[in-house]
Amino acid sequence: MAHQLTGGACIRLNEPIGGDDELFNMRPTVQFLSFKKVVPAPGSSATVDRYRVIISDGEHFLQAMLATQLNHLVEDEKITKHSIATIEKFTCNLVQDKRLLIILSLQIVAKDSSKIGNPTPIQSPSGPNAAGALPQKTAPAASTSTMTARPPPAALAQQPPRQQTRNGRNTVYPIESLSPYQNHWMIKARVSQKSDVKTWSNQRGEGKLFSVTLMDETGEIKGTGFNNAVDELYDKFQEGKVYFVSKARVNLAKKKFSNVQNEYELTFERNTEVEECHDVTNVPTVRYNFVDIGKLSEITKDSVCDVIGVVKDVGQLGEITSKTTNKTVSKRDLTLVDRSGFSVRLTLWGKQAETFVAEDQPVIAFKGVKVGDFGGRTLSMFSSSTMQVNPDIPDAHALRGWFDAAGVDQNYQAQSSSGGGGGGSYGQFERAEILPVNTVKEREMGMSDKPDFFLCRATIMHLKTENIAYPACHTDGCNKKVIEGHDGWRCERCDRSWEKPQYRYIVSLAAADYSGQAWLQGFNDAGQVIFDSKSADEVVEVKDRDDVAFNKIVEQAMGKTYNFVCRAKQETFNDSTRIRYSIQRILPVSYKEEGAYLANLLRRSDWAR
DNA sequence: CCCCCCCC
Repeated sequence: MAHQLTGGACIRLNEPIGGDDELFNMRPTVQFLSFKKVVPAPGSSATVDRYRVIISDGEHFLQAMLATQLNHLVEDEKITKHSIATIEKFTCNLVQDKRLLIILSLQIVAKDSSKIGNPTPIQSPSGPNAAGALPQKTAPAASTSTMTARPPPAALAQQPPRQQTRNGRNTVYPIESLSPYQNHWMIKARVSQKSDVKTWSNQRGEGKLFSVTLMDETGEIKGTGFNNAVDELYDKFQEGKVYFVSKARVNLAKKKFSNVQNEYELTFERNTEVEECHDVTNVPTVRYNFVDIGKLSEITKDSVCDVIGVVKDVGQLGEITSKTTNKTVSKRDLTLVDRSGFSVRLTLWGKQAETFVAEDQPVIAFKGVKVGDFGGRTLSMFSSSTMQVNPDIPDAHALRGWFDAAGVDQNYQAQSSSGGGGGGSYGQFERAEILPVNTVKEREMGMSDKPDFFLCRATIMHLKTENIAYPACHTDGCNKKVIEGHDGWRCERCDRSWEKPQYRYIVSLAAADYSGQAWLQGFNDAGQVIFDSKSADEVVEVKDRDDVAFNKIVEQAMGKTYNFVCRAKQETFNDSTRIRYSIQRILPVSYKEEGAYLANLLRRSDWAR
């Protein structure tokens, strides 16, 4: 029944932010066309699900969000597809240049109905930029009001700015309300993180920069200063202190390069004002959303999370050379434990690695660390991650008490390698989760541009015997294939020839477990294990000389079960792309270690219940 | 205007 719906409601609701008060006073009756649950990204500061809905006025439809206090209406099926309701209160936010309607309260008119009319999408996109594209009568003065100092409706409805003043005039805006379409704002925020000054030099020029993460009750935002702004502001900003910040430019955040939870970011400019604020009420210190170390396996690789743990071990300072930039970087691995009975390796980089002082097993809270999946789960600091040693927070005190009383003598199940080369023959993969072969495939490991590592336990079902080895250079670590020529076997890389090649294994084997089978590629180390410590030279010699003896060697390799540490990576040759599983390590199953591992699992605190 | 976040 079309007359139940408020005609033209969607067009009006889609008007630019800053529209007249009349707009916010309207109580349109609309029909819900769909509901979609939006689950917060792992590591995001959001912790509750939200519902994205599509509403219709019978002529047009429009996307909106339900405020979380209305979630129960969907979950209890008080509103369903085609329900009709009157929106009693709403607000809107700007998200990436788009306007997002948020329904704050509604009155259900009819729970069950059928679809009314044949609504179409609203045509012109309506960021404030697009205001001119809207019919004049629907957007009176809207484009100018967005440029005034007036807080946006979102801030009015959800976060009324406290009428705190500075110099008797400025209103404090919540970080949440900042957008590029607004000039005269001022935020009051704590610096939760300040970077070092970095310099760059590329085709476009060179310069220096620094960045901070600013935080208030409503959210966080990254701010960056270049060149002059470094001189002006770098020393002024102190980690942990609170500042009024205004007149910085607001840009769309390039999310790819930042893990700060905000669609926008700030650039500090010549006239940017920064003034320390000594009234720090209502400006939170670092907000943590800790994940148990034992739950890290549930967190997606490459996401960002907060972790608190006792530093059980501090690794040596090491150095790596980045494959992409060729630069050397210092690193140091810490082993963290918590009450979940698990441990995890966390890597510090650069200055943080160098200056880390190995105190007496402190509790450290980490914010915004990256989750990796090398041999299970690992953690790694970003430049924007922060750590607090022995923070004065309840979680830390509880951990300290537990660890000193009980945790210190406990065994931990590793989410990842310990970094310092662990004891058993499983080495650093000692306690990584053993994945069924099918799970490796189902998880599409190796499908991204970066390799994935996994551990599986499988039995050799088949071995390709045609090319079991290749003639290689003798030079230690060269391993390059050599070609027979007039002066012997020549290595292009080493620019020298050998009288005889040194054969190295390249084994292609099918390994199976209860779940399925996969073809794995192994190199010399794997071949030596599979062929009972025989060198490739020996086996090639037998193969050339005595078929029966060679078949016997192959026979004895079959049906044996190993733990395979594998690397999955997509490779393309001849226009076809497939995932290659290469064996990084092959380990005979140690029943003694397996027994100890299982006993340890049983001792885990959360299994004892 | 940076933008790398690394290695086994």
